[in-house]
Amino acid sequence: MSISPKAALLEEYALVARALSAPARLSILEQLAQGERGVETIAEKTGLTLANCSQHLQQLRRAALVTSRREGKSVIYRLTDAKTLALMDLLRIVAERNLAQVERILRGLSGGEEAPEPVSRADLAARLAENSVIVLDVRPADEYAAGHIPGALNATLAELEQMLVMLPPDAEIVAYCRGPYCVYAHQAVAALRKRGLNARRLDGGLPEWREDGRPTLSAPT
Amino acid sequence: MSISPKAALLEEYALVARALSAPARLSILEQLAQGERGVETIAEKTGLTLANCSQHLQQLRRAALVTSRREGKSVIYRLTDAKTLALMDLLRIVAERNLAQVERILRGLSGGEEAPEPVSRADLAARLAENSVIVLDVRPADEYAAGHIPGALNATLAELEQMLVMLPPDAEIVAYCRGPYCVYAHQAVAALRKRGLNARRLDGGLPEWREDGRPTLSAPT
DNA sequence: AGATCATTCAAGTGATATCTTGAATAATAG
DNA sequence: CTATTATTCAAGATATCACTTGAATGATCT
Repeated sequence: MSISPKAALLEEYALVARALSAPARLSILEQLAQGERGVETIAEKTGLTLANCSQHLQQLRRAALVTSRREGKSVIYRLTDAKTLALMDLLRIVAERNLAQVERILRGLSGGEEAPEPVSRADLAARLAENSVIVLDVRPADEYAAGHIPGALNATLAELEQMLVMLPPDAEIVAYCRGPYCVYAHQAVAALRKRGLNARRLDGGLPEWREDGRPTLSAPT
Repeated sequence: MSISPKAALLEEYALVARALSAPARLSILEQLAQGERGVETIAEKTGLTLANCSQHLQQLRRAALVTSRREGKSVIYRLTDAKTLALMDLLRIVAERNLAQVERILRGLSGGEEAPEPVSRADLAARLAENSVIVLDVRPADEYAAGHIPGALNATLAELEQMLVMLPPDAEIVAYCRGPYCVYAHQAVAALRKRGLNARRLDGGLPEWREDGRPTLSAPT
């Protein structure tokens, strides 16, 4: 009851960090970075059971990283603001710059090959304007439908094989997915490069693209 | 053994967040933000036992938030880079903006009064140049000795009482301490304003001042 | 080499966290 | 009002974490 104000403050800051300290919750946040979602959708996408997912969401809410609103029977969650995204991003940057383990995993994703530098979002926007690049959205079809970079083709990793024949062999390809936490684009680029195609990853994913204020397109349902 | 690369990545990111999720470790990081320190010093300043402190430091090192080097018999720890500081700062900003509990604690520190806006570091630098402000360093004497803003007076909260009489009653006073995690400056400003003095807090503390590339002075021992 | 000092390791305990299961609550539809 | 659907709550099992204590390591000094 009578802890010092200083300790109380640190406890609150730690609460926010603790909310980010479980892989399951980071996975949820990555989903929410795509856009607001209902509990069941999040549970499906992350592979968590419903009750478990709900409990994680409440921890995130307690830490003020997400907010929720009721909409009919459903409760819709979303990231509180861009600061949440910034926090996730910084977490990733620190991990990638300094943890050898992360580098090993990322290298494994590219099949041991050295992965090329990602394309910046400004670059991609410029290249899109002059139509000199093929953009590949490597996310599940429903997420593509909910919003994607205008002009992007959609293909999951499994579908990539069939897609290969449609791609001009000398085309420059830029792949993106959910964002920096997502490995789809890494894997797609590795698969394409293995086939000799000139593929690179976009820096960031759709949430970052949107955060930049760049246009997205949602497919007609 | 055969978890997906995606899960492995999230686990690594979560490791970094977990390192920030204990108040004791945030306290250690705040100390290290002042400058590099040996284990025993950190343990004393944070009130942790030596063994416990050592274990926390190792967790921070595993998360790559701090690094260490040997110097004779001692092991000196320090923040890996400015990213660690940025992460702590963002954590605090999210907590302060969105957690009602934090606001309540901070309000309690200012004795219920509305605290004035902090002074920006650029402002303080300008005011220092024209000598129109009194700067108060509200940290323990040893930390003041290790480096402080040139021209700053040093007084702990307990010593403030005696200092009061020396301060011209119409002077503008700017107080700072270890940084945003530290409550000394909050408390000092509250105490001074209660006496009718024109006191404000510096935005950030010495680590942020230094991070800006501004000069500091260490007292002759 | 032996003594000393700073730090780390190892084992044990109590508290917390995650996940599961099954029941309880809220809002809507019939 | 009752049934239905979406979400949350509550209780329990297992694992992990924070802290303590006492011993072990590593680098210096005599």
